[in-house]
Amino acid sequence: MVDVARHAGVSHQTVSRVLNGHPNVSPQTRASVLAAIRDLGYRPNAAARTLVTGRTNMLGVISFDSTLYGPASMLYGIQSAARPGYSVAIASLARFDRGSLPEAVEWFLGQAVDGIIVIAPETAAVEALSGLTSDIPLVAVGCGTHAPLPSVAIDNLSGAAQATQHLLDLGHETVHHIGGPDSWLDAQERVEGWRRTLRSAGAPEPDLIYGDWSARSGYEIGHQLAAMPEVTAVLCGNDPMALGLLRALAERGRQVPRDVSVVGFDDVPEAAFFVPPLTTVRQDFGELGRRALHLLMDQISDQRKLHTARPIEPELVVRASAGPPGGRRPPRR
Amino acid sequence: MVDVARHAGVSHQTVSRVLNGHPNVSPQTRASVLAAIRDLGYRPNAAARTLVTGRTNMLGVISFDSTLYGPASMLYGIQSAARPGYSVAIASLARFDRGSLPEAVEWFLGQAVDGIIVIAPETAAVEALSGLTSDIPLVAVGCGTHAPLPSVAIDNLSGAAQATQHLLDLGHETVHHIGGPDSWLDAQERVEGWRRTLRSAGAPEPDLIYGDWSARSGYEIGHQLAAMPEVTAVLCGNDPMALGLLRALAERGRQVPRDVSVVGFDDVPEAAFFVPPLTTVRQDFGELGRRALHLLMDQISDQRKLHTARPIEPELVVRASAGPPGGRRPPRR
DNA sequence: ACGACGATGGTGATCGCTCACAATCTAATC
DNA sequence: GATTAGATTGTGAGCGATCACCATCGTCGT
Repeated sequence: MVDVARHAGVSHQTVSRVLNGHPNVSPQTRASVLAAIRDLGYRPNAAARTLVTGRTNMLGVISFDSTLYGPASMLYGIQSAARPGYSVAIASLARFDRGSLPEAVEWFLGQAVDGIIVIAPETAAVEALSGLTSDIPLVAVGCGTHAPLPSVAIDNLSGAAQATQHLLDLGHETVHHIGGPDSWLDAQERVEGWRRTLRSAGAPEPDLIYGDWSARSGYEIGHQLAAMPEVTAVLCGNDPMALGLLRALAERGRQVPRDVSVVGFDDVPEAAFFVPPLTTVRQDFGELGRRALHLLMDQISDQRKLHTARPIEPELVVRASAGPPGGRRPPRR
Repeated sequence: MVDVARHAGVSHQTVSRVLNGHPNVSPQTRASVLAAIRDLGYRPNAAARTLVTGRTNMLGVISFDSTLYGPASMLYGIQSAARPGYSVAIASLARFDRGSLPEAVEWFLGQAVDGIIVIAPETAAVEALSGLTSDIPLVAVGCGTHAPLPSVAIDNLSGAAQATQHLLDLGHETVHHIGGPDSWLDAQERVEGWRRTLRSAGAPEPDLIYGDWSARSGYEIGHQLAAMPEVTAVLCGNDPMALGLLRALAERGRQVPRDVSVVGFDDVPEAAFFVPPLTTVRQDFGELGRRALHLLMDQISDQRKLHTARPIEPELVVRASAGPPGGRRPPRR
């Protein structure tokens, strides 16, 4: 920096002022400093700045399984929104166990990040999180709507309700549901949205079946469901499970949507090309990530603000995998 | 740090030695320092250390579309292998254009990362990269086997050859290929592997068809192929395109594998649940990421080493989507 | 014409750590 | 018992930026 200062004929402090956009620098001074910076290929040393300001301009994102479509999209949303001012470091946890989350938080604390976003969909994660006495801003995302810490969420209740209502409107007597693991808040909320809709429509409530988000679990459960003639409509907790279900039904000779209607959740890019194309609930994960980032920024700039953003409204995407029972035309309403 | 030193009754330098695991510290001194660190909840300041050592212990990963299964898995592999000593910052580029890659590199240079891994599958990216006069270690991954810079790659030639040979062995006269965009090195290599295998088997070489990796493109191309009765076997450049193809064939009433055999590339987790289950070429992306990291570490510790690791061998996973032409039993060989 | 004030730029301390070097102490050598 | 090597610890400088504070200079109001 002193080299630049010398080259421009000013003091190091003036260079600093130019770098930080301070107001009281005359245009010609600023220009000559800028020229010197360019000539010398000078790049400010982030570490030195951090040392004195105490801010690293670095964010930590803790994710659970960044290979999944949802987390990956959120990560993208977060990172692209953060770029102009912050770099984003990631810690991807393979499996969620008791200790790994605090460990990851600890790691980021050691890196002195300015804030942390946790993509933590499991109940256990939220518990671990709220037990943490962390002194830095922290935002959770995708962990249900009622987390005890600042969070951004998708309105799973509404999404599940839309999907269930859609199937009921098509004339199905009731709707079965393959839910995600009970330890996931998102899964719980989807179950709740499904159940409430059935109840308020006066439809019978079938037993809930638990999958594990994987296509395999959807496939295995699908074989059971295929054997039950009373099953005419199934809401799946996510799209991969719906894919597994579709295949199981196809293997058992039950046609979709004539014999059984299927609705998924997430709208992964491939959902439109399942056989048949999957009616599903679209979630804007990118937007979710962006909102999480903004919430975190609010936290960083003003410690008192602790509000949780309004949940994002998902949207039902109607394709061919759901239709009236028995292939009839939909009933007039 | 001075607080810790005082608390332990030693000098700041001794604390530093304990922190860095220097040998010449007596066990009891070390213990008392450690105790002081614990009592005071002391955490070393990474910025200060960086300032004096010049190393940030931070790596940058530039990725192209981290939503895709491949990049996401690699990212996971890199990050989990790096964790004990390095944190991983990411820059995910939405689209690949001329300027965004150098810009991302520049950003990381500003963050003073110790090294950069580029998940850059496009020819243009590799060109932009080799034009860069970067003074820090840089490794490319997934950009073909012959990049002009240190890189780790998958043996696409072998993968495509395995898949093509498999189809020929089943008795197909020839194999059609839906390739990825020509601007992708991986796509080019797969085409090459396919072509060579056909040639050495003396099979006719159909025109190459270009997709764009998306299920949609596979679907659209599928409709064209379905109209051509001579098409009995298709190798797809990746799994989503195979998915689209499967649906198009189903819509046209061409059965898989009886009428047409389909083979994919990647083995995404859902591939086993396509209808029918997809025969595909498995790639170990996680391992790829890990190797990229190790290569980068070699670069960081020893500037001279510039070798490129041996490509990773992919593996054909045989499922139901490919069979003998016309549903016949496979010919004796 | 004088002092106050805002705009502009400079000086030195400081952030928390590691490095080079010096100092001390212990134990082994001749 | 003096000498020396090796182990252990301490001292002070410096990494490259920002911050608080001070010095100058022109401009303006009274």
